[in-house]
Amino acid sequence: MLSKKTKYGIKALVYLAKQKERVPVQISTISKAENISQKFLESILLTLKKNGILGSKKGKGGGYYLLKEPSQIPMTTIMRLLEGPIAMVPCVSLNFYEKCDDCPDENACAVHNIMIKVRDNTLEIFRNTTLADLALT
Amino acid sequence: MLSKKTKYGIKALVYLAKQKERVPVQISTISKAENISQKFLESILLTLKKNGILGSKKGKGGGYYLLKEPSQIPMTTIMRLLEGPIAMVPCVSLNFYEKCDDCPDENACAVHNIMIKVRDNTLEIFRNTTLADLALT
DNA sequence: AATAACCCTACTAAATCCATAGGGTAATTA
DNA sequence: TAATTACCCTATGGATTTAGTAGGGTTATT
Repeated sequence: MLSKKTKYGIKALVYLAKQKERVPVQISTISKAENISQKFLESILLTLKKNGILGSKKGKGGGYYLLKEPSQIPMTTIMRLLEGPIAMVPCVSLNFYEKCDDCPDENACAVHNIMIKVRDNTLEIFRNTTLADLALT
Repeated sequence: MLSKKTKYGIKALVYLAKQKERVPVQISTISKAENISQKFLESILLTLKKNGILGSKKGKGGGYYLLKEPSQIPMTTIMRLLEGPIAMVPCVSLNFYEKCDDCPDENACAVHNIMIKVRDNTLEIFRNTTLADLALT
């Protein structure tokens, strides 16, 4: 299940992507528009900033804004940043790999093998979907 | 992320599917073979039994066994039973639908729409994969 | 009657999630 | 330079889920 953090993060990014001009938008504006707790959203936007997705400007007329074109921000990036691994099991994760305690041999593990399929499929969707696509709806 | 419950459940089912004859297999046998806590496995097999996947036999020579042919048990069934919804957000789940508090209009929600895609894709894999396929590896 | 195996309930340590609260700091603008 | 606006940071906590553990009860075979 997707965490609210990820969900809210995506919604906020889409909101920013939909702006005609790349001017800073205040947290309070987004939080009201998308029904998100302002403080919670604050922490989400902060991590997006720290990871190079968003820029921010302080003071009057300040806020957050996208650093790149929406079409240059794929879902994979957003998901990994906010949600973590895309794979359903750590032993199948490309970016967050971990060995299973209980498995002596990954290649012989049925769970492992089917989850690779699922991962590849999901990955393909996320790779081919950018913020620009999300902003169309 | 897949819960251990689901992972262990699948492993146990695959173990049973791999048996040449459909004779009861004891919990202790499976738990040793797959490195699963026996008591935990017990509860998992119980739910699989209560939901018509497994049969059981008590007393000496007892144990659990598959009620259907492995080829007749799709991953969708197993996943929904053990893990719950296959969708990443409740508002996109076919079997566990729930409305989002924060969304006034689902069709206008970017998260909703991409998660439908992911769900359909994952579903397709799970639908076309049966226990028999898993038991091949 | 003994044995082997299933069945059931309750509890819990740890982790994660979704915030809330409160204040500090920095950059604008007037 | 003072006021304002908005970002930045820390700490805390209730709720829920996870992954078991513990312990005993019941039932079906042999």
